[in-house]
Amino acid sequence: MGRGRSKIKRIENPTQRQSTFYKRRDGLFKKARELAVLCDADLLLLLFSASGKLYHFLSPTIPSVKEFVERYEAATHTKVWADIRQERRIELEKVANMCDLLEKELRFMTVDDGEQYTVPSLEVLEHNLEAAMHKVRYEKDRKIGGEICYLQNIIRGQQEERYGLCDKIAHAQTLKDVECGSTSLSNGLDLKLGYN
Amino acid sequence: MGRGRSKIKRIENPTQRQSTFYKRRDGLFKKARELAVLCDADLLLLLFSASGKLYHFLSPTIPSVKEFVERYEAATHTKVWADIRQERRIELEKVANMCDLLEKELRFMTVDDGEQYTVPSLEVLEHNLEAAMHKVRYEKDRKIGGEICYLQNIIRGQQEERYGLCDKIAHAQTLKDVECGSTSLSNGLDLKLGYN
DNA sequence: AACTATTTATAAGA
DNA sequence: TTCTTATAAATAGTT
Repeated sequence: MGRGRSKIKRIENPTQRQSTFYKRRDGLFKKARELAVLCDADLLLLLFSASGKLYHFLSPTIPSVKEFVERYEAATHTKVWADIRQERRIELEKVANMCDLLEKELRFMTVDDGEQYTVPSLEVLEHNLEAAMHKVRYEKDRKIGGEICYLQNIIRGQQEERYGLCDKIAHAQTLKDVECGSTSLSNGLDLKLGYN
Repeated sequence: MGRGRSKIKRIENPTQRQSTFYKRRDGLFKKARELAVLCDADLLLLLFSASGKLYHFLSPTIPSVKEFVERYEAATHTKVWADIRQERRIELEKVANMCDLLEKELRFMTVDDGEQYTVPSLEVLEHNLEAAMHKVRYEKDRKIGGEICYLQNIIRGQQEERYGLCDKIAHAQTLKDVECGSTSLSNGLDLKLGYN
């Protein structure tokens, strides 16, 4: 229609392509609406322009895209979404099962009253708990031992510092004594150093 | 177009409606294809006739209905299926988190070497393990006690049964003696009962 | 399905 | 974009 064009080929001129897009888009939607009304048909039309803008038409009898695609699915048996749902369900079940297992194990470990134990299983549990307890006590002792060691080191450090100070003071005293012995011109004040 | 018609209203004559459907359907699909090619657009057209027959067109650049609807979803944020997926995702995350928590707790309980413990947490753990151990030992004793009781009951039952039998035999013996004493018309056979 | 009288869509230009 | 208009296309009614 219009003056010219007969070959259906991509329009290279962007301005012209855009203009044609608007016109033909409107025409297509109009025709779609007319077909739906005149012939009592249901239709869905989703259209993306080259620039990614979306236009869509859904015949008035159809409430949603979702329902329409479901109908399409049913008609073609192509399972558009079923696989995704199936995958998710399986994944969820796997994790839930793991969760159940862990919970059960934990309930067993903490000797929940709701659990039913047999004598042999209680003996296994007792053994495991004893082993765990030994580990815990060993770990505790090790940690406490480490802390004691750390504190002892601090104490030792402080003592050494103290001895160092004492030595310095003693040395200072010695110097003073020597000084007093060589000259009697001192100011007459004696330095008293108290050792505790 | 054509000679006449201006009101777009449902065509009541079924023959005419069917004829119009075919013609306009072909026209619509042609226009759809042309738009896709001329303007480099992507489009999906799903059409159900009044009788339920499906016709569809998908522009050649699009590989499947599924992907196209996903694109539509992304573009509109109308969440065609997203709500379902979202729900599933949340559900899955919740279960996975629970799983992680349980696993961690269990690893802690079993005093895994990979875990880092502080002295206070070791003391808590030790306390819990002691409590669990007491429970286990109590439960074991209870069970063993119960089994002993059960066995004792069996023994007692057997003893009582034995005594009952002894009594019956004694009683039978008494009756026999009385019988022998009152009548000498017995068949001449003596009942012998052996006590073990 | 094929034919055509008409209506409608639209390409090019403003 | 939008309008205009010349012209191509679509199609209603008919066969």
